[in-house]
Amino acid sequence: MSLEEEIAKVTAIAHPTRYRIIAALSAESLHVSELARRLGMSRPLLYMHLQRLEEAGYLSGRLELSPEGKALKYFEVVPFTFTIDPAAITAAVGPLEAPDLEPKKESGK
Amino acid sequence: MSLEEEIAKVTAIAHPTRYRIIAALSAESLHVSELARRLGMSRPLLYMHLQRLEEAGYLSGRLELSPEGKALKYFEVVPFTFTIDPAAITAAVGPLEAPDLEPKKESGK
DNA sequence: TTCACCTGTCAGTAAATAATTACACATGTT
DNA sequence: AACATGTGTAATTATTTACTGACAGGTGAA
Repeated sequence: MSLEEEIAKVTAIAHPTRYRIIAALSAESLHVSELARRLGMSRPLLYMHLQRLEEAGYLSGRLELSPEGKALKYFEVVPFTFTIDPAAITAAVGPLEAPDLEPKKESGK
Repeated sequence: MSLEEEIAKVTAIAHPTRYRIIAALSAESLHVSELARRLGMSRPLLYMHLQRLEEAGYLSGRLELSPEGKALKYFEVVPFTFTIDPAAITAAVGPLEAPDLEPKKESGK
């Protein structure tokens, strides 16, 4: 996994609202209007966060018809787990390019 | 650990530059000017990132005198590790406040 | 038809973050 | 003294991210 992907993955989850979304959907799958109600936030805003989470692969959304024929968009958590520590970060960053260490005179180092 | 703290911890690390900083300092402790040179960035900017990382507890900085009497600020990585998964997130979020689910008429649900 | 639900998007604003530039000041060397 | 190297911060701008409000539909029931 590239550094960019790794960062995208971490930044996608690093937000209080998105933490609450994951927590709520971990307990039960819900459709967006219901979820918006429970979290006390506007749908457009929820959408933004849901999209961010879905793009990052944390959530999966599907449109399904209720018995009454109404379309409801349900989201559910896609199981995931990852660990962050110096080793994982070093691996994600990869070998840092050699920085041409020319002696540039004889610096005070 | 509270939700706010948890988020602060994750957001503090979720940045490409900060990933590179952690990776570089994992290999060896360096002072900020040297680190700025290696990462190819300005010192003020590096400072900002270093402060963010230090506040979050990922780094530890100490001012030490070089043999020539110059003050050098060295930073080193403070070992850490944490896992992110639905369970950890649910735990961080804590019990979501009950949302007063009154029947509000007899909705189409 | 009107009401109460729902999905989905767009335009615009507000706020948080990142990044740059320019300083002040200290030490050792030439 | 002038120069190279270092720490540290303040002020400003740029960029990204989060958020709000207003739409345009669609379905079923009163």
